[in-house]
Order: sequence, then structure tokens, then C-alpha cells
Amino acid sequence: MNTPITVAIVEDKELIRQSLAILVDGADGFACQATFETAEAALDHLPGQCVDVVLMDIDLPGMNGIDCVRHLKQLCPATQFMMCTMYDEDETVFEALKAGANAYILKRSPPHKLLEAITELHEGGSPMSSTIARKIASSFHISPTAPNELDILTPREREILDRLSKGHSHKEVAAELFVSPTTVRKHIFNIYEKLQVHSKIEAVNKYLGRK
Amino acid sequence: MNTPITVAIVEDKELIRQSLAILVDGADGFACQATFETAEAALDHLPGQCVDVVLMDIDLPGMNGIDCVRHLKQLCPATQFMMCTMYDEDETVFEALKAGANAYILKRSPPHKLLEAITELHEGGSPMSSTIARKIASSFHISPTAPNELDILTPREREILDRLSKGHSHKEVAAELFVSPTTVRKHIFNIYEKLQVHSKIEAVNKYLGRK
DNA sequence: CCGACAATACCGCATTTGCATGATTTTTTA
DNA sequence: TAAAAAATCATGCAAATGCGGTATTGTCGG
Repeated sequence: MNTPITVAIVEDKELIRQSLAILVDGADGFACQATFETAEAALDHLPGQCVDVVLMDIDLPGMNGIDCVRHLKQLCPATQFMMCTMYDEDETVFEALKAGANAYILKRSPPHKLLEAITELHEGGSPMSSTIARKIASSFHISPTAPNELDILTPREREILDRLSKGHSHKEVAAELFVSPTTVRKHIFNIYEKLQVHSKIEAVNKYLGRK
Repeated sequence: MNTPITVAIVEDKELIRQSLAILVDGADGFACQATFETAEAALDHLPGQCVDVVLMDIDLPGMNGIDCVRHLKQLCPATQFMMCTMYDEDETVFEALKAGANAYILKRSPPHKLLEAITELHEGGSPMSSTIARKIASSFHISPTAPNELDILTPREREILDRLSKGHSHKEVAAELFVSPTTVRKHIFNIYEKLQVHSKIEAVNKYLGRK
């Protein structure tokens, strides 16, 4: 415990902010260096003192915690951000991760779990409340409904669609595959019929599984 | 602890398999119902007895653990799979998640952590070793090189690009935004210049962050 | 052997798109 | 407030694209 992990807290609710500060400061090996009521206050003062870990509430008045992380991560790349929220809503989780957060825990976590999470985060891990982690894991699962659509395409059609998805034109694909441009156009036409679309972008979106 | 969590273990190394079985069976609330040396053996016998949780090694002789999960997940959708491996290589993590695994821990985890993870997994969580979780979290981060590209677009240009990405033509976008089609075309032209691309698909690929 | 399908290829037409040039008005910002 | 940036609109051309029909060849399964 030579040098304690320095922590900052961004949380608008007085009671929670104080509780967290006391918990962190009271524990061995941790030092609560600053607390802020708003995202704006954190943005003003944190860049100067770049702490190790920031506990960030999401539902703040004014700027929300996610946008705050997005900005702070630019200014303090070394600082680790732990989102700390009441709810486990789908969208916010992914937005927070995109913004640069490396941990996401629910406020209902027991105190010792919280301290453990801070340590893990500081050591290069990414602690997640398990329900949060499940959401993330699920987002990787291949959906069992979609794949059939692409199954009805022939290998040649998939080949062409793949090249279209990389931004190549009829002519370019034809040259790459050593066939006539009209052939490629015919294939594309067939692909559209099978996938029930009417443009390259719609076809590519289906191909890449994003609609 | 009314009904214990039933567990199966797939692991080729005798010593590790035995250790895990003893650990699980010895703990309160857990029951090790089967152990297998190979993926093939698990595929043969598991579907009949569908346990709650399967601990799956990845580096198996013959079929690897990831492909094994891919097949078993179809046959036993209710069973939860925990990948259990020595190394934390990038690709295998994501492949395992895609295959349907909901937990991924390193073998070096202490025994009590392992039991805790099994419980969490069974209760709907997705326990991950923290270094694994970091990899996953990082995969969501917007790369620090790319974002500038989209930042140089104006809000209006992003709006238009977003609609293009949904497969709308410039005419449709014009109608949606109540402006002239020529205006939309001008915007699109400006977008191409800023992103250094020459077609819709290339622009949309950059917009959606996949090149 | 024959029908179904895939892959190849062509013609033609209307529309969309990529690219160039130019201009006006509003908004932002220095 | 003056300069810069953004949003709006227009005209025009050549190429790419979407959509329709037609036809030949080869492969595969019944």
C-alpha cells in the first residue's frame, strides 16, 4: 500500500456522494482526492490533478456522466472511469463503453465489492456488475434468426456482395472476378430479389447484419 | 441451497479435471454431474442430461472448446457455458462469446472466485476475469485515430449520412428533411471530400466505423 | 434423361449518382 | 463587426445503377 489509489467522485446526490467519499477515504490504500456535484465542475477541475480512478454517476443534472467521460478521457487518458449507476439500461451501457469507460457497476453493489472493483480497475481490469456483463456478452451472440437470409445466396453471390460491401463498383468487381460487368449486374439484381432490397446499401446492411 | 447447481466439466488434463471436480463437488450448493476429456465426448453425452453450467476448456485435442459450445448451445439452450482457459488471447475471447458462452475466466483464478463465478453465471450474470473484461470493453472504444474523421462533419452532414446509411436515396432524404434534392447532393459531395471517399458505401462504412 | 438452378452474357431504358461550377442566405466565430 | 463556415438552391454532363427481358452453358439430383 505504498501509494494509495487516488479517486475522484462525480455524483449529484449529497448523501451518496458523502457516503462514497467516506467509504473510499476510510479504506486502506485508497484516497478520495476530490468530489464534484456536476459534470461541468469535474471538467473544470479534474484535468489539473488527473487522479487514478473516477467514479462517475450517469444521471447528473446538466451534462450527463457519459458525455463527461467522453471529454475527460481525452484530457486525462491515463485516468480510469467507472460508471456508477442505479439502473442497468441497455443503451447507456454501450454508450458509456464507447465513451471510454472501463468499468460499469450498479450502486446496489456492496461496499467491499466497490473497493475491490476500484482496485481491479486500477490494475488494468474492467470490473462489471454481472448483469451488465451479461448484456455485453449477449451483444456478441450471433442471432439465430438472421442467418437464414444469407443462406439463400449462392457462394458467387456472397462473393460479389462481400466486394460490394467494401465499396467496389460493378466494374471493379467484374475486373476482380474476371467476368463481364453485365454478369455482375445480373448477380446483384438476383441478390436484391432474394434479400428483398432495392439498393446496394440495403443489401450490404443485411449482409453485415445491421439493419 | 435447496437444489444444488449441477455442473459438468470438459477438460483434457487429468489433474485439472480432477481438481475442478473435487472443488465443485466438495462445495456446498454445487454438484459435479459429469466430466469429459474431449469435446466429442461432451457432445455425445451432455444433451441427454442438460446440466446448469458447463466449465469448458478451450485448448482440447480434436474439436476445440469453442466449437463444442457452438453445438451444445443449440442442443441445450438453457445451459450456461463458462470458458475456462490458461491464456487470454484476443481472438478466442470474441469467438467464444459469439459461440454462445456467457462467462470467461482464467484458470489462474483462485478457487473461491471460481465458485462465485459459477453462482453468478447461474443467476444470470456473466462473470469475466478482469483482464478479459478489459479486452471486451476496449473493443467498444471508439478508436482515437478515427473519431476526428467524423468530427469534421457538420451536424447536418451527419444527419444526412445517417439517413444514407439506412439505405435512403438522396431524393428520399431531401423529402425527409424538407429541402431540395440538389441541396442533399451538395451535402453528400461535401461529405465525400471531407471523408476522402467516392461512393455512398465507402462513406457509410466510415460512418459506421468499419473499414 | 430432364428439370431446376447457378453462372455466364447481352441489350435497353429510366433513374440515381459522382463530379464540376456557381451563387445566396444564415449562422458561427474570431 | 467582419470573416469563416454552414446550409440552401440551381444547371449540366457522364458514369453508375436499378429494373426488365432473353439466352447459353454446365452441374446436380431425382
